[in-house]
Amino acid sequence: MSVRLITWNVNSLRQRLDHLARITEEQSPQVVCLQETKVQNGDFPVEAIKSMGYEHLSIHGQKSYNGVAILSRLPFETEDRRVWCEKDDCRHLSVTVAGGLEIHNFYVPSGGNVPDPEQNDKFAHKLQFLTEMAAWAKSDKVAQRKAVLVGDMNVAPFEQDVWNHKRLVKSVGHTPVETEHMLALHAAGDFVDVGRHFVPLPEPLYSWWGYRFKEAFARDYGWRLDHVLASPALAPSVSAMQILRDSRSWEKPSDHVPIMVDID
DNA sequence: ATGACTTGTAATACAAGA
Repeated sequence: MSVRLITWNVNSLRQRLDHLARITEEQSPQVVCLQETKVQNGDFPVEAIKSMGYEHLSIHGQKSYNGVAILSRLPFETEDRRVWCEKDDCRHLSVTVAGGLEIHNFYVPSGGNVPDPEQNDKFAHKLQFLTEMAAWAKSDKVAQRKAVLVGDMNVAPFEQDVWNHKRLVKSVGHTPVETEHMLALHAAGDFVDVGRHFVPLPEPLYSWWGYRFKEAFARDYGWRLDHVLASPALAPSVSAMQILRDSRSWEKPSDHVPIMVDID
C-alpha cells in the first residue's frame, strides 16, 4: 500500500477551502497535514472537509493564531499531541495509521523580527521549540520507528533554501543559529531531509514566497520553510516528493505551497 | 528592494506572520 501525504501551511483554513478542494481533487492525498488553520475546534469546517473525502480528522486549533489539523482517508490507530515550551498553543499533532506509520505535524514559531533571543522572546521561543524537538526525537527514539515529521518549521537551513543567502543571512528564518538548530534536529533523529533528497543542493528549492513584495513569486524570491523529515526506517520507502508551486499563482493564495510525498 | 500584503479580531486600528 502506498500513502500520499501533503503538508501545507494554509494561512487560514476557512480562507483556503476552495484551494484545498482543488488540491485534494487533483492529487488525491490520503493524508493532509495543515498548519495555521486559525480556527477554534468548534468552528472547524467539518462538513466541507468531509465532502472532500476526509472522514478522519485530528484537529487542534485556537482563536486567531496557529492551529494544526490532520485530515485522513485512513483511520487513525492512535492520536497524540505534545505541549512544547510549556505552552499549548496548537503547534503539534501526531497520528499513526495502518502499518505503523507515525505522522507528526508541526508549526514551529516564526520568531518575530529580531534574531536575538535576549532581545526578542519570540526568537527565544523558536530556538527553544527546535531544541525541544531535537531532545524529544532523541529521547523518544523516533529514529527507530517509521516516522515522518512534516510542517512549517520556519527555518530555511541551506544557502540555496533562500533566494539570496548573502542578503538574508541576518534575517529571521535563515540565521546561522537557526540553521544549527535545524541541523541538530536532523541529527537527533538521523532524519532524511526529503526535500533535499529529491532536489539535491545546490539547486534552489522553495516553499514560501512573501505577500509583501508583489513580484516575489514572479521573481522567485522564495524560501524553503516547509519540511518533510523521514526517519531512517521510513526514508527508503519515500518514493517521490513534489512542491506544488503552481498554487502560489492562484487567486487568493496562501503564502506557502503544499509539499507532497509518496510513501510506499 | 521583503517595504509596499494578508488574516483575524473587533470596530478602524492592531497583532502577527517570516
